[in-house]
Amino acid sequence: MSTREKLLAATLRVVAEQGIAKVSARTIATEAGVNQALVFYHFGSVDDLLAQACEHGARERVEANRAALAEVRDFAALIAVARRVHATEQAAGNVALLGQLLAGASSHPALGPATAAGLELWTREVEGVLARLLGAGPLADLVDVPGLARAVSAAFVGIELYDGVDPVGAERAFASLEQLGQLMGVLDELGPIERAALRRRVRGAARRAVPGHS
Amino acid sequence: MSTREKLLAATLRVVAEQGIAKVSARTIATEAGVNQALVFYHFGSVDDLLAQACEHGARERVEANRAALAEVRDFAALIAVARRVHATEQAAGNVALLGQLLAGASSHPALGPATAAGLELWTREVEGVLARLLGAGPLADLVDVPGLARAVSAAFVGIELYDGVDPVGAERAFASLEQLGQLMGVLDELGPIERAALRRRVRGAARRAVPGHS
DNA sequence: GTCTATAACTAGATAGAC
DNA sequence: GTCTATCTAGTTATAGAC
Repeated sequence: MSTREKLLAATLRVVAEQGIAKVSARTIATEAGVNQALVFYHFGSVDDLLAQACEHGARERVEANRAALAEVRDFAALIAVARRVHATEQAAGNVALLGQLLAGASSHPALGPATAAGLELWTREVEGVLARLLGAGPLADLVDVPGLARAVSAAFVGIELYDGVDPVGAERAFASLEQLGQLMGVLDELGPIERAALRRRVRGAARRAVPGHS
Repeated sequence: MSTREKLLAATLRVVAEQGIAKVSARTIATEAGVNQALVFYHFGSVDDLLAQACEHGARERVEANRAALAEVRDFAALIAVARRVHATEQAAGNVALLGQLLAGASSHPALGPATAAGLELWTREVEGVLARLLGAGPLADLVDVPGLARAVSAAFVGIELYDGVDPVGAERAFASLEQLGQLMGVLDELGPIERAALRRRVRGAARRAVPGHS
């Protein structure tokens, strides 16, 4: 394992275990077991190391979970995968990492684009799953799938951060989403008549709502 | 305005505008226009000031938005309020603040409970609204309202953080939630026969799902 | 309550030996 | 590529004058 790789991996561990505030060239180098000056030799600055570690980590974790997401066939399964990702990735700290970087982006400008790119990797996966789940059902043209995928990804990160300060509350939040997922699943299995009725009602509601949402 | 109050207000401004990483006794004191040593005289430590500012800020913002939430009568209105909170509070940086503190909690242990308490204030408001919206409808006993309120609050914070690195994506996420809210609204206005059918199907789906969700 | 001064530390980053 | 040594600047926190 090269020094470069050691530093990238150590960065992810430090952020996940100790938070963005504890990140420094020294803490990372110590965690990696290398000299502090090598951070600057290999990456130029701590911010650049953070940015590269973020993209590197997100890519790796998305690939590790791609197979599981590919097997999702209904909403209950989607929430089940979310729970598993919550359990395994949280242990590895990879989602909280995105939260840390999302928060850190306001003070380290270089982090913004890298974090957005990292989250985008997750979003694309979620988008694929949602498109598959909704594509055939009656909800397909009632929801903007790419938008929903973004909402789901960002929301997941938020709940992951919440888990850091209130694990019991986060667990309960997840459980309620499981119920909601089942509800969506039922909606998605409606027959053609109910389907048409639902569509009419939603369109009516949309017309009654503030157009262009002000 | 007392020095104490000036410091509390300045803390919120610094976190909101520059992020948790830029927070220090000096930056806060400068923002407040007071001497740096007064942070320690009045609050003992920077962490304690952060914790108190968090609870203080959350309380204030929740109260400022309570009236708007009290008027919510359907899901479309709820999302509309969320959007308004998104717009006004984001400008003031009060929700991103919670995100910053959620992230900061992993390195500043004193911040965890304070942040959880701050988010809890929002959660209770959301819970009240959800209970009112769902209470009469068919979804009432199909969803755990307190759990859903936690999910909604945490998700909102996540999207708010996301907005910091990708405003266009965040806007799109919000728009898709608006569609979802209308869908929920329609579901909630079902007649008694459809209502019973829906309930049967969800119960059936719940039985087929992994019990205890492993 | 507010100020100055300062101690004790940690940060990012670089120069230069090897 | 890797190391030591070092500079500069910023950090928390306290002591003591006012």
